[in-house]
Amino acid sequence: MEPPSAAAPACAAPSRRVAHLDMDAFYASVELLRYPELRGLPVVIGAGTRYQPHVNADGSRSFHRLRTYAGRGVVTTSTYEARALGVFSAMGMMKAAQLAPDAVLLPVDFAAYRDCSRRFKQAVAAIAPHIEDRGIDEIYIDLTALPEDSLTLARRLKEAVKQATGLSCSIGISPNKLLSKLASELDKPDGITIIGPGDLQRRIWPLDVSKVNGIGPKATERLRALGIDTIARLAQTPPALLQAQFGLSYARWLLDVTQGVDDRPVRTWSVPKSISRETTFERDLDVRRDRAELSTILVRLCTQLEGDLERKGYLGRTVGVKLRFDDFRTVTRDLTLPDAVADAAALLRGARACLKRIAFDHRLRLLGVRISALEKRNDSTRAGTQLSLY
DNA sequence: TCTGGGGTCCTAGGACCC
DNA sequence: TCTGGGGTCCTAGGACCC
Repeated sequence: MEPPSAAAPACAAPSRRVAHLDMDAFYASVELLRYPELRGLPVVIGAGTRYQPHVNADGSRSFHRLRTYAGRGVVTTSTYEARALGVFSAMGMMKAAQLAPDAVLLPVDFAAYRDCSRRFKQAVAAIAPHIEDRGIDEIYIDLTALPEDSLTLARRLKEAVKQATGLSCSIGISPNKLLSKLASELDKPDGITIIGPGDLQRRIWPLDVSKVNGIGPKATERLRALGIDTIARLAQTPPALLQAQFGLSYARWLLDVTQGVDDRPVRTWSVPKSISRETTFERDLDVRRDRAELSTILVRLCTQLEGDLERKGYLGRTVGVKLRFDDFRTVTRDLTLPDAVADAAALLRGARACLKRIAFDHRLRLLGVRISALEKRNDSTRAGTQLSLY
């Protein structure tokens, strides 16, 4: 096997212009629109509805403090003031409560965020319709076909988003998704960063490898162990070493990253591959002692999944379960059926058959049910699933 | 008191068929 | 009887992302 060679100069690939638009501290910003009195305070979002603010007799509001939280949740978002105290997304709420006990605690309100998400995407689509949805708070936009220069477009897009939602966003523009995603982070919040052909070494190479979309905690740790911390260091690493450590295809991709090469198109549509429901219990459950409770939970998950399939207009042939033991070990089992199903009873039968193949040697903290190998329902009375954009 | 929920993609091995 | 490839499907786990 040949070691990968440093990325060859693009062979006359047509030049593109791609934007990455990222809403600033999205959930937190939506909440601050609702509760302007919280502006400037550390606010943490990520609890259940029982932490709803209380409206006093005089119309003022009382908020829960992070120190009063009890449970197994994680931080969904925090304001920049809370981040300054060390509280970031995905941190356990109990740990966050130790770092910032006086921070304001708010429950997650996905309906509100989805509504705001729809509005900002619509506003962008009115200017630049070639959009790839990357979740509730970010999108890629292919600007190649538009006549205006990048800075003008970025300003128009930010203004449109502001008009539609009252919120700010950050935009990165470059020839591809890889660089634009990195660029949108460079001047956050409320920034515009345009990366041109000469900017790679100056703007991108100094960044930590962990900033790259696709280099997660594991790869970052392995790179760091090799003394590779920045993208510049990665660029200086012999390709043969990367291949020996990470395999040919990942090594090739890492080299492309260092050269700012990324040919992935901006995809305006996608078909779902799987739909799932899972839940982490408030306390760890024992398969024998808590059998009734586990059964109730399994039935509920299957019923929810049936509803999801119904709403989205799909059936699926492969039913799977996922569970997590108290030591955080995760196990999955799959079962492919002869025919696609969508009803809770069939999901439940499949899930139970999967569960029979698992050795339960620990208590459980999570149970999930998943359906994949999806097929569109052909019954035409169902509204088809549209892009989540609209 | 560590560590949510909903996804995608990749790898790798075994079964099975030609 | 032994020895092959190639291709597809299924399953399990893991990394990663928002």
